[in-house]
Amino acid sequence: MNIATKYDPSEVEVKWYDYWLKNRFFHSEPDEREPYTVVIPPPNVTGVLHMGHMLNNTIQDILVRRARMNGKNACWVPGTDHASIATEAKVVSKLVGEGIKKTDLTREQFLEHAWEWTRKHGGIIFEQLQKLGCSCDWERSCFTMDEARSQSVIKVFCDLYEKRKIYRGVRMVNWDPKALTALSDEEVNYKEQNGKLYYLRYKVATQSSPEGVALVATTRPETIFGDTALCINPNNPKTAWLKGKCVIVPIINREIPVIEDEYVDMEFGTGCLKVTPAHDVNDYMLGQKYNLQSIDIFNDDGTLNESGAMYAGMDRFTVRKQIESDLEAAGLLEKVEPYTNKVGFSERTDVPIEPKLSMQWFLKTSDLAETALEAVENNTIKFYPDKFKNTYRHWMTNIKDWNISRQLYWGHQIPAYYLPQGGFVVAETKEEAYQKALSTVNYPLSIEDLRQDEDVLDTWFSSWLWPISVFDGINNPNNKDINYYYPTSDLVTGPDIIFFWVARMIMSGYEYRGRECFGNVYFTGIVRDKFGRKMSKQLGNSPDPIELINKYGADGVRMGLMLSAPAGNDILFDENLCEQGRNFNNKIWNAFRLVKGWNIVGENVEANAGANNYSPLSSPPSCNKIATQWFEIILQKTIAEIDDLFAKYRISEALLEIYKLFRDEFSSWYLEIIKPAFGQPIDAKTYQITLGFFDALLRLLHPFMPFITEELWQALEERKPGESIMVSAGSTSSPSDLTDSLTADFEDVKEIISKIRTIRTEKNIPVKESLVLQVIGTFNPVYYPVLKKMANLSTIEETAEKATGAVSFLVKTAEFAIPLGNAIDEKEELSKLREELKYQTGFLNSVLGKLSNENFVSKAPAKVIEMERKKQADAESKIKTLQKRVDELRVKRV
RNA sequence: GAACUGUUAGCUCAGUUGGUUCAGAGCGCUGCCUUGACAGGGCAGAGGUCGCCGGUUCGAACCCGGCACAGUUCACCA
Repeated sequence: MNIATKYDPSEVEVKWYDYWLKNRFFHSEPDEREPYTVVIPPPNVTGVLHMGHMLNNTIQDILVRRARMNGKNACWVPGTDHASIATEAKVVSKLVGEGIKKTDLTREQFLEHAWEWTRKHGGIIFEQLQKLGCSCDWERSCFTMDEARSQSVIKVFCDLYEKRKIYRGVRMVNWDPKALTALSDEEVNYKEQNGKLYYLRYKVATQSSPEGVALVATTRPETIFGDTALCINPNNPKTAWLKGKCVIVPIINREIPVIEDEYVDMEFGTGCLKVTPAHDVNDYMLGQKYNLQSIDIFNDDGTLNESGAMYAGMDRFTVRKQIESDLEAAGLLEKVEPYTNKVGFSERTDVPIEPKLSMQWFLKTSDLAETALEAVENNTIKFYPDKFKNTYRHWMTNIKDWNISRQLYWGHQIPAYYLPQGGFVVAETKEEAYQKALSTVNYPLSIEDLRQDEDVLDTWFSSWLWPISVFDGINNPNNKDINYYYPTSDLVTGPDIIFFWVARMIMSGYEYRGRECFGNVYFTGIVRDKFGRKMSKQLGNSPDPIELINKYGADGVRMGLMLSAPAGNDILFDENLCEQGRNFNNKIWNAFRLVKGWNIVGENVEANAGANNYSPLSSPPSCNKIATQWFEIILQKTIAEIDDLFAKYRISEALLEIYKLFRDEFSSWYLEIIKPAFGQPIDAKTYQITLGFFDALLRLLHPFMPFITEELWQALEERKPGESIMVSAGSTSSPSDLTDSLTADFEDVKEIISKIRTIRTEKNIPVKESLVLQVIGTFNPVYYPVLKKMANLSTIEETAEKATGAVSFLVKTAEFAIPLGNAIDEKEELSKLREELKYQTGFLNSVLGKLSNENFVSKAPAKVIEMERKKQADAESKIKTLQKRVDELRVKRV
């Protein structure tokens, strides 16, 4: 047999992915089996794969493939998200590059560009996911702005409006002056900024006060044009003199009243707060309370408007600098201190947000949140790891209404239609809106008179319907798919979108299906570099996933990611892990080469397969019998463990278990034991059993490493066309009738072999030189052939007295010795023995200490005491043996 | 500022109901190994006062309290 010594994934991966597609193994249709449903967290339609996607989708694929092999009807729905702000920003900057301004275009023209952009860049990410091996049902691909999904969004908007859960109103919102849109609270990130605190002089308006200057501390001197009051705490003696007075706003010399409210912190700054109701949330609150005028001083793009007097048209930050020197010059600036505070930044455009009063659409969330919180609290929806329940609870109990309108073009346009003489109607289509309008107005109206709201909906207002809308369950709530696939099984996503997405899906799930949208949520960590830094373009520490796949193979990269991905912990990605993954692939590859390279005793394998005997022609038959029995047990045990780990979503641990099973138990022990001498054949029975083990191991590995496992599984035996490991039955554990004593004994066997190897290393004895092993005491002779083969022993003697000059060791309470003539260093041996003796004596003393403690004996459970007694007996026996050897050596030395 | 989570080997992490000498795994590290699957490998080995202080208990990595440090989320006073 001629197989390369190194596994080359490149051709293999393409070949099998095509094969899977051709056979439509990824496609799912409702049937009588139990469904297993996953909806992909839709990546941005024009995005490219990054390491976060790699991790997230690898986990999903592992879960989906495993469920499929376990007999479930697995359906993984892929799709993309229109990502309104991000995509619109990309299109805008692309147009800028072509010398086109967004404002020069009509809505329709802009959307044409956006669609063109989407068609050009969309779908790249799907190809990348395919390279990774993802077994998505591509025939079900969705896009949040395709027809069915758009219709769902509009329908839901209208429905919630009818239910009075959506309302329109003027509120203080987070305004993004770059994207020119309002944002929800969740889209604002607060960052610490090194700024300045300016102390401004507000002169008191009455002439009677000679030293009448109120000092006001502010971080935003440019907002003074919007000041409509000065606020003091009524209980503050330091500012009491200002009560009932008016002060003059610097530069524009407008007179504003001094008001009193306990909201003002007496300790902070000067105790005087300038109130700018149009540009600060708290000031807005004061403005409402005291009926203050609200002066908006900004244009939408963050420049000052005509209220800003001579600063009109200048950017807010330029004004801040300018006004500082102007105030200084006018003698109105008392001092400037360095100051750190937190400023809100737009998540998308990373510019400081501007609190701004504007007319927006909101979704009332309180009712929705209540049900959604309950579902997680009572574990109808389980979070892995469950620490995220706390985060979720906190948000859900403090939830505010959701601003769902965005002043953008790219997205679902709000289906509200304004009437010429005021008022509006909400309806799914313009035609419907017209009909509704006709019944409410008492003036002549044509359909052209209706003007649709210019705003679009927040992207998350479409994503929150995802688990329902991908099965068209909004438009067609009783269809076969939604009834079968909903609720979905597992959601795999990052904790960063727990509020944006997860929480809101849960809300919509209850609102529109009356039950949970998924059973389990697996939160992945953030992928960081090996130093713990976030991956970013600036740092250049974000590897290109496709390059990684080309270098290590998809299986290798998948394994590399999974080896370091405990649920919920950030993963520190290190390319070395992919190398480890690739190396493991190679290990499997070579194990396969070994097994398939053997010749089988007898010409016809099939005929021999049924034979119940391990052929004496192969190396010691009893070796093979023990090895196969032992490995069968180990395999079953590991399968059960892996089942358990998967049930707890401890996927990386499950992979590590399989890794160790294959590398240590199967390759290093099992295959080494049954391996025939060079050029010798293997008996048919052992061979068949080994192929069975290999098959089981491949099936266990398949969800993690789909490509190499398919390649080898296909080559393991003759397969029919259309067969595939991915639709074969998963390895299940079945109780073994063999007792556990075999595995326990086998661990002793390993230890004996290992100790003999250590002796070889220490005494510099070549592996090829065979040794004699003496057994003092009892050890089951059944295992002798294994010992002989693995430790290269010529003979094993059972003896009462070991040879002089033998190196001996203990395993459990049995003693073993390797006679080495005079090669042993008695002094060294003696010191080793004494060390061991000291340790055992110390141990015995601690045990005896416990046993002589009356409290322990009277209070500890009988089982524990019994165990201590056994420890005592074992230790005493060991000490006796050790003492004997020490004595022997001492006699000899004298 | 608040809440939550964490602190175990050089690194990343397991450690279930407190009970076997329970202190583990992977990686990394050290030494040895060139002809029969694999150097992308094998064999063997070294490495830890379980963050600190107290308490409960016959017994604590594990339970309780305090402290220190780190991370996450939320809030935010100009």
